[in-house]
Amino acid sequence: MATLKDLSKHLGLSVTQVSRAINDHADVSQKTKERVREAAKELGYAVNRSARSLVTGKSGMVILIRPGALSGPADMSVLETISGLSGEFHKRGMQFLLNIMPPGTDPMPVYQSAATSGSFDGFVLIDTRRDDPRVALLTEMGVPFVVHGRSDPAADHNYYDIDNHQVAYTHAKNLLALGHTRIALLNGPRGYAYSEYRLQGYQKALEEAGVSFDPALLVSEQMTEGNGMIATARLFEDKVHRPTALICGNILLAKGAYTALGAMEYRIPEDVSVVSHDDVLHNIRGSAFYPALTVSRSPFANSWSHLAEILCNAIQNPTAPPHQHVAEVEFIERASTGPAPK
Amino acid sequence: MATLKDLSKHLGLSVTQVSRAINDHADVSQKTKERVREAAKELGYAVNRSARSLVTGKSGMVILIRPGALSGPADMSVLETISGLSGEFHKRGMQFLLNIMPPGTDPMPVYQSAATSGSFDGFVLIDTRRDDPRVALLTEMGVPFVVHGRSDPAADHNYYDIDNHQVAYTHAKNLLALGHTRIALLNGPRGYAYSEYRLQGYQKALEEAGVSFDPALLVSEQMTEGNGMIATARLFEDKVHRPTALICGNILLAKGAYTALGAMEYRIPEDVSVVSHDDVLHNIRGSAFYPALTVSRSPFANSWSHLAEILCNAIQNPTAPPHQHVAEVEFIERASTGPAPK
DNA sequence: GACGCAATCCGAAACGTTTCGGATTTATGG
DNA sequence: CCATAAATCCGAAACGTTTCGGATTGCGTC
Repeated sequence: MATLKDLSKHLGLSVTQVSRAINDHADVSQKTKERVREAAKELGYAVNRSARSLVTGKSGMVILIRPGALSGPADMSVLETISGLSGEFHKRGMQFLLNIMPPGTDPMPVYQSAATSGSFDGFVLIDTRRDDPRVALLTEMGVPFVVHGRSDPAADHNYYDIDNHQVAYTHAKNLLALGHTRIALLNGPRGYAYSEYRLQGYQKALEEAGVSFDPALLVSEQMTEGNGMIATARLFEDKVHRPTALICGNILLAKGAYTALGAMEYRIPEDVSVVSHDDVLHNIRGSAFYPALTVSRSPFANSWSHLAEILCNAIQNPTAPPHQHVAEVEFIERASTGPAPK
Repeated sequence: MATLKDLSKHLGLSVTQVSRAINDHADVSQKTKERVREAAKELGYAVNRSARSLVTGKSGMVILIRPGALSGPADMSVLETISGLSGEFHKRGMQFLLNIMPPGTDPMPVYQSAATSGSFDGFVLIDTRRDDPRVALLTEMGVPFVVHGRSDPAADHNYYDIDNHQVAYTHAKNLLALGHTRIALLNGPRGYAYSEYRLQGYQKALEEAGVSFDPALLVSEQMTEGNGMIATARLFEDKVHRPTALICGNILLAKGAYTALGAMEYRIPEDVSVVSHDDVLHNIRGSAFYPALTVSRSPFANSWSHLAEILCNAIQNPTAPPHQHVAEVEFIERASTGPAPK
C-alpha cells in the first residue's frame, strides 16, 4: 500500500505537488505529472478513497435501495435496471451500490439512516409512487437524488420520466377514432406514478370523446404475462358487454392477452383491437407477435444514462435547479388494430 | 453532521470515551453508554465511515464483480444471487457492492485495480472456472475472498460448493443399475468448475461399469430451456444410436428435454429416462413435471449465508486457514426413471 | 489511613488525503 | 541587468475517527 508520502519521498517532491499531479491540477508541470504517473505505476500506488472522502466530504458512491421481495418475472427488469445504472455510473467514475432490504423491512428508516450516514453522494429512486414519501425525506435532508418517474405533476426534484399520460391518451384517442367505445385498460398497480398518469391520460381521452369511464374496464395488477391472460379472460366473461379494444401497460400483458383471446377464439384485430406500451423488454418484441402488435415505445434502456448524468450533475452542483426530462414516446402502428366491430 | 467532538462537548466527556461508548467497549460505564446513545440520537450523530476506514484500514464493504453481458434467462439466477448475498452481508453489518463491467471488458484488470484500491475488505467470486485466474490474483495479493465453487480439487482458498462430482456420479450409477448404457449428459459449458466436476463424476461411473465414454452423448451448452430442447432433438436424430437416458444439468434443460421428447413422441420413462439436478430455481419445480422428475437437489439459496459467513470470518481473521464447505446433495426419486428399453 | 485493584476516564498521535496561502523559480520585455 | 508576471512548487492545517499508554477515581481490606 504505497501512499502519497512514499511517492513524494521517492520523487523528491512535496506531498502537495504529488497529490495535485495525480488529480491533474493546472499548476503542476507536464514533466512532473509524467514522472508522478510513472512512479505511481511503479510503486503500485492507488489513492486511498477513505482519506480522500474524509477531506472532500464526497464518497464517490451512489446508492439504490430496493425491497427484497422476489416477485418472479416482474423482477427481470430490475436486472436490466441495475446493470444499466451500474455501467453508466461506472463510466462517470462513480461506484453504484445496490442495497437490497430483507423482505418486509420498512424502507423509510433505511433511507433515513443511509442519508444521515453521509456515506453516499446520491440516491436513485425507482418504482416511484404518487407523493412518494422518499422524495419528501431526501428533499428535506438535502441529499442529491434522481427519480425514475415523477412523484407528482409539479415535482421540483430531479427526474427522468417518459410521458405516461401521453402513452395512454394517444392509444385511447386512436382507438376512439376507429369507433371503439368499450376500451379496456390493463394497467399497473394503483399508486405507482406511471400507472396513475396512464389512467389519467386514458380518462382524458374518453372524456374528450364524450365516452363515460367504466371502472369494470380498468385492471390494475402487476404487469405479468399471467395477469394479462387472466384479466383478459375475465373482461370477456360477459360476451355482450365485452370490450372491443385493449390497451396493455406493457408487452407481457399483451402477450397474455393474445393467448387468452386466442383461446376464446377472438380474432385480432377483427373482433378485438390490442395495443400496448413497449419498454423493449428482455427480448420480447411486439413486431414478432401475430398479428404484429401496435405499440408506443420509449426504450427503458435509454433512461440509465440520463439518470446517471442528472445525478452526477446534481452531486457536483448541489445548488443547481432540478433537472427534469420527459422522454418522447414513439407510436408504431402495426396490424393489431382495426375498426370497432358492429 | 454531528461529529464525535460535538458529542463530547455536549456531554462533557472526552472524544475517546464517546468513541468507545459508541463502539460498545468494555471500559466505559453502563451509565455513560446510555447517555452517549441518547445524545447521539438527539444530535442525529452517525459515524463517519470514511474516517473510521482511514484509521482501521477496513471499509466494511465486500464486492462482487460481474461481466455485463445479459444473456437472457440464464441471468435470472444472478438476481437471486445478488439479492441473497446482499441480504446476508447486510445482516452481518457489511455493505455488499455489485460492480457490473461493461460488456466485453477484460475482467482481470478490474479485479486488479479493485484489489489494490484497498476500498474493499473482501471479494465474492462466482461462475468459477477450473484454475480460475482470479483466484490466483487475489491469493497473490493477499485479499480475502470466498468462491462459490472450487477452482481446483486441491484448492486452498475459502469456498462453498456442492458436490458436483457426486451429482453426476450418482445419477449415472443409478441409471446404469437400471440397465441403461447409452446415457447422455446435458452439461453446462466447458471450463466452468461445476461442469467439469460433473463430467468427471459421469465418466467415473461409466468406467466403473465398464461402459466406454461416447463423446456424442455429451452436450456442453448454456443451461437454458431452449438449449435443452435443441440438444435433445439432436441426440435423438439417429433413432438407432439414440440415448435411453438423459442426465440434465439443471431443471431448465430438463424442461426443454421433456418438450422435445414429447414432440418426438417418446414416452418417459418407458422409452427414455430423464433425471436432473435441481438448484431450486425461480419457481420451476421438478415435482410439477409430468411425469414427476427424479432429481438431485442442493438449494442454491442455502449458499448465500454460508458464503457471507465464510468471507466475514476471513476478513476478521485473515490468517485463519481457508474454510471449505462442500454441501450435501439429496436424491429424490420420482417417476421419470425406469429400466432401459430393449 | 495506606494499599491495591478494578473501573472509568483522558490526551495525543496517527491514518492518507486535499487545500489554503504563500514561497520560489523561470521566462519576458525593456 | 532589473522588474514583472507566470509557472511551479511547498508547509501546515484540517477532515473525524480509533487506539496506545497512562491518569484518575472509588472501594474494600488490612
